[in-house]
Amino acid sequence: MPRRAKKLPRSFYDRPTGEVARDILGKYIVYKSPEGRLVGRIVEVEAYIGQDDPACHAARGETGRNAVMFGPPGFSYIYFIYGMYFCLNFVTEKKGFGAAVLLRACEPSEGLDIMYKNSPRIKSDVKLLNGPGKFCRSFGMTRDQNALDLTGSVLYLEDRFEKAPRIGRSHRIGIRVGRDKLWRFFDTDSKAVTKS
DNA sequence: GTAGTGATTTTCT
DNA sequence: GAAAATCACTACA
Repeated sequence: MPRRAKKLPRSFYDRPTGEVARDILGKYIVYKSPEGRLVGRIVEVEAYIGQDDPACHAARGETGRNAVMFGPPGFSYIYFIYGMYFCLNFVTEKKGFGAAVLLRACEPSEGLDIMYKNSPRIKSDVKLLNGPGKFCRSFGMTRDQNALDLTGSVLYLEDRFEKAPRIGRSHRIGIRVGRDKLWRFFDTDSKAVTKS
């Protein structure tokens, strides 16, 4: 069996957040859920970087919610938003610096039956994971998956050594401050990228 | 096909 | 008490 996939090490996350966000595109997220193995190819992310970024949850210092962002790199940060949805982030940069990459969209790869079960109203593959709230719902992720070690065996990212995607960038979505920053990155050839 | 709006609760001020 | 890193439904073209 040739080398087909490698789990990304902690050093991948221990870099400037903008670089991590760009390099994450085209990688695969693997989650061994209680229901079974779920895999998606990452096609859209956003960077939230430290105290100088007004849109970042870490902008106003450490709180109970965002404590994981200030911890060491390579951990999951999941928060609850709009009374109904969860969003998954990957913590970046060294301990004490509050930054993370928000996962916005993926193309489903494995475990489609479980995703459809978690999102009963979705009718096509591409719509299962095209949005941060939809991704967490289809993957069955909640607060319980917060602060998981991404170098462990439950949740991690995988490099399958595919050709790097064409990368586009734009302002971030859904925020009211910090829209001047072009910190949203996406695969320009993917149909699963969110609109607008 | 697009545009407008309600749902629902945690979190911090 | 207000806002929030969203989504899906409804109305209309």
